[in-house]
Amino acid sequence: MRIATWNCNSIRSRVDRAVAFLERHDVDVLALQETKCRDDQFPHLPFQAAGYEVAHVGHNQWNGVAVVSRVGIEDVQVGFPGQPGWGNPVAAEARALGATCGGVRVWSLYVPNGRSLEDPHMVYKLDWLAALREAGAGWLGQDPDAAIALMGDWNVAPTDEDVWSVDYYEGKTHTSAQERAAFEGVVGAGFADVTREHTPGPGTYTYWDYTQLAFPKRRGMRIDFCLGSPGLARRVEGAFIDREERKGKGASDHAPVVVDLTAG
DNA sequence: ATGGTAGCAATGCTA
Repeated sequence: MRIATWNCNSIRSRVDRAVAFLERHDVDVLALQETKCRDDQFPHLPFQAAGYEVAHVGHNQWNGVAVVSRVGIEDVQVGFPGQPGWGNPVAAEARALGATCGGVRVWSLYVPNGRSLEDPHMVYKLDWLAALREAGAGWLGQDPDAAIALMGDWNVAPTDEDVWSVDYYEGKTHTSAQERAAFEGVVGAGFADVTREHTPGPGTYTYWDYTQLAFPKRRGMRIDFCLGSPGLARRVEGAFIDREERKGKGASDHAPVVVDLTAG
């Protein structure tokens, strides 16, 4: 089974790219972030026509996550236990959706952007990751062999080699010690980064800013990951980042990350 | 020199 994650930066403006990506790489399950639409606005038809069904949650024009699958969608859950709200709580809920697809529990996660190290959103981001760590530990406590994929835009670059310039990000979000500790907290709960060994760095990124010609200058960040439970990680036989998807007119600022699993 | 681009929605906010 082939699973993938992609921050599409608006699914309505990129649905053709999304379907083409699924077909180009024969993807079974895709976790989407930043769909930037409400549930009633989600473009289901192009996915249905390609043989996929969709579970989506979105309450405003900024957040919104989805799981797209051609191997079934069961037990859809919006949000995880303890997930903190921010302002309008339904807006915060639109950052996480879990669904069981072909026996694998796939979470599409959009970790909050901290905005700046001093911003209250930074506290929210750290609290959000701490709650995810606790929820994940709980799931593994219930079933240590569960195949769980925590896929999405983590808005954290876990190591220095995950940014094009350590100096550039000094004093900014994504690389701070607190954010890296929060990310490692989820890893410590039993969820390993299953992509890195198949996509070694440095210089291997999943996001490039739209401005300043960041992509052609190869000024990016690795912030999109699949963190797998032990039961998921032992099934991983490969992974790649689809840099081609970042190219051309109408690209998202993120590239998809694809993970191949052996049969369960 | 706090720029630049993109999307949604509305003349600003978010990333």
